[in-house]
Amino acid sequence: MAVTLADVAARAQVSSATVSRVLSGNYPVSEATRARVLRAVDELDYVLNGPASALAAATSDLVGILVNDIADPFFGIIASAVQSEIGGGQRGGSGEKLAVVCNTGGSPERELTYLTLLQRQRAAAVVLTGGAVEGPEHAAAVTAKLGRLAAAGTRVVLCGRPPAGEEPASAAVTLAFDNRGGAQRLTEHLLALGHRRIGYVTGPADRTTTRHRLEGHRAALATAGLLAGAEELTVHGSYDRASGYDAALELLRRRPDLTAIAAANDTIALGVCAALRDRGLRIPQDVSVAGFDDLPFSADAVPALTTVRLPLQAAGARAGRLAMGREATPPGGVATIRSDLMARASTAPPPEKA
Amino acid sequence: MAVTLADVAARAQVSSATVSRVLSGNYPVSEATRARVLRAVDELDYVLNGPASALAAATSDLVGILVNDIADPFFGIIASAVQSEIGGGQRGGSGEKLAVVCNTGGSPERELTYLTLLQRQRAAAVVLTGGAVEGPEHAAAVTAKLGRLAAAGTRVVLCGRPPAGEEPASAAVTLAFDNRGGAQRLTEHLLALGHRRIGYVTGPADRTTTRHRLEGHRAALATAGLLAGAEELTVHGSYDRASGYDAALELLRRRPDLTAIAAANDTIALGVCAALRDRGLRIPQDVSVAGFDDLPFSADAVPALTTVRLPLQAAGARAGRLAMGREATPPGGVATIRSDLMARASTAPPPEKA
DNA sequence: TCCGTCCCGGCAAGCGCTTTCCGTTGGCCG
DNA sequence: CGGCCAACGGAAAGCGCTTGCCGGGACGGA
Repeated sequence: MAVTLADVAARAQVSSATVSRVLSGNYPVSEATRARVLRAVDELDYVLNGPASALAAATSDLVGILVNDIADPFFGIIASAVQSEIGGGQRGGSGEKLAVVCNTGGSPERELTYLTLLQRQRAAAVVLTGGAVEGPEHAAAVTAKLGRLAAAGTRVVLCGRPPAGEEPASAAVTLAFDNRGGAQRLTEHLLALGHRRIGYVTGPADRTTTRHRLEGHRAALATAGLLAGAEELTVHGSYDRASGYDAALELLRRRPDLTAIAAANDTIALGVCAALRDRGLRIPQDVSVAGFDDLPFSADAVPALTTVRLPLQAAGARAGRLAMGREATPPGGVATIRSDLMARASTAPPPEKA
Repeated sequence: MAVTLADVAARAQVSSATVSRVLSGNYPVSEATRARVLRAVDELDYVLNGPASALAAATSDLVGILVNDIADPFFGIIASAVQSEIGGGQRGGSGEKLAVVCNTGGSPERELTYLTLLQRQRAAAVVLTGGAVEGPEHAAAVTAKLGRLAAAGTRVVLCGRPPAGEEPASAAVTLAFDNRGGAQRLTEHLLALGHRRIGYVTGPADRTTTRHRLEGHRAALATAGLLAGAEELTVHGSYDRASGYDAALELLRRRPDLTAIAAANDTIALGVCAALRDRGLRIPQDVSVAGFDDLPFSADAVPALTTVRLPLQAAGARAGRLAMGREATPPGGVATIRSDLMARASTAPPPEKA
């Protein structure tokens, strides 16, 4: 059917072994032969048969990236960075890896299914992003699966996700985001401005990311002696704008006297802003709002959103390099990616007591 | 190394052929045998070797999706819809396809490279999204490549992208977005409100999408006898917010008396809004703003953005079904996806003449 | 001049699966 | 009760590539 290695070999007057070696480049071939082979490849418009190659070599040039939601820029930025690092269609030559972006929708089942699918493809590496769903059964299943992948030679990188099962990094390399610290600094910033009644809008309670950010927030409150009542001021939803909108209204109902709302991510924060506006409240004059992640739109929202910057692009690129085995594993298998408070216009001192 | 079909066969006391048939499901196998095989699969924790399978079957279960920018929700929504349609990690059984999302960054070279990579993987289908870069050499190269893919049995679907080379659909199925009509209706809407000096901010001039939307816009202007001066009121940039911001400032410099700005997409429109605000102009009292695409954030921007809705989710799902061969090819190989004007708060009659 | 080395390239054995081609068996009809 | 058909399962031939092993030639040192 299609052109095969043998066809190229015949045309270039060499054996198929030589053609293979020219293409893979990991064996000395004289310049003359190489040129002849490459010309034949060109003339015949030959394209390597990936599956055959993967079968023989026992590894494919696929790299899987698991994300909770492709349509969310948070993951899009990471995925994009990983992709351009692992090849990105630059050369098309060998060594070029193909990114398989898998949309788990945050479901542990789909996550497992995709991991199996990637295992089936003999993926060269797998990058897991986003917080994991907590719960012993899931954690154990995922850890086991990752262990099997690693055993089969697949590199495993966790990007912005705690080590599976919270135990020492197992076979995976982990780039941990400093969610706890970032959230704590954010809340400290609000406290420093003088806020005392701070609402907190976050995502599903069973996500590690959710928990870590909440812990940071609570830690800051605890230090300020404001832990009492924190429960009432916390609303769980999902990590999207609509959820933020609803949660803000709910908070306003529970505590009409709050002066600030911190959101567990920027997208939620935008929903919160919309809700406040619809209630006729000004930001930040009446209520301060803060987000998390520092997605591109946050800087030029109106007002510019105070948030915590996570260097997603850099983290993704590093994850990509780790996946390619081009960067050394950090000591202990875990590197922490620091987060930075970005104080902007959406936070200000609370209004004077009426 | 890993568990193979033969191992499973041995354990289940059948031949490897039978195991293969049970797993692929396209051959009658008695219930008893099937159960025995499945148990063995389970006990041995067997995972099919994808490459080997693809080699023998001459097709893989990979589906490529080419997008200009993963981090852009426009593409994220389409990609996500395609993915959930082609498998989405639901069952993990057979028939489950894996989506390979490729980020071309709008570069024709990378597009070609990715197509080659997908061809190498013997992808079952390829979905190209977004506007194509115009220019004879690119168009020809892409058309040729798509032809070769189709010849090799890969299904090709163009989603929101004109048929390659603008000629009859070749081997590809096309879901064409009604960019021209949508843009025309949008501008008509502005004209109907009374606007006469309408700025237009768009993307790279060499993209089909850009051209089609611009043509629709111009058609409306022509009908109103306002074509003169349209050139001066048009600014090309890229499809992002920053570009929209700059372009709006540029427009304001050229024609401080304009009363409306139409953008070629919502993201640009947001940048335009930011620029207008920074210039102290109110939307829509001083200047009306309109976008295109109706991305999720547009409905609850402040003010809610008037735009043209493109049913991206539905289009992506349909593209996914076409890629799976689960939906019949539309007559002529081309189906047009209609667009709808969403008149919202960001457009209003122009201010009274001072 | 002869031999040891080093390069380079060929041979051929798989990699693990799919699928064609048959053989076997049991059920059913005549 | 015999023969035929349908349904099922096995044997084996590849799919196209990689790579270990080996051989031949060129070159340099002795």
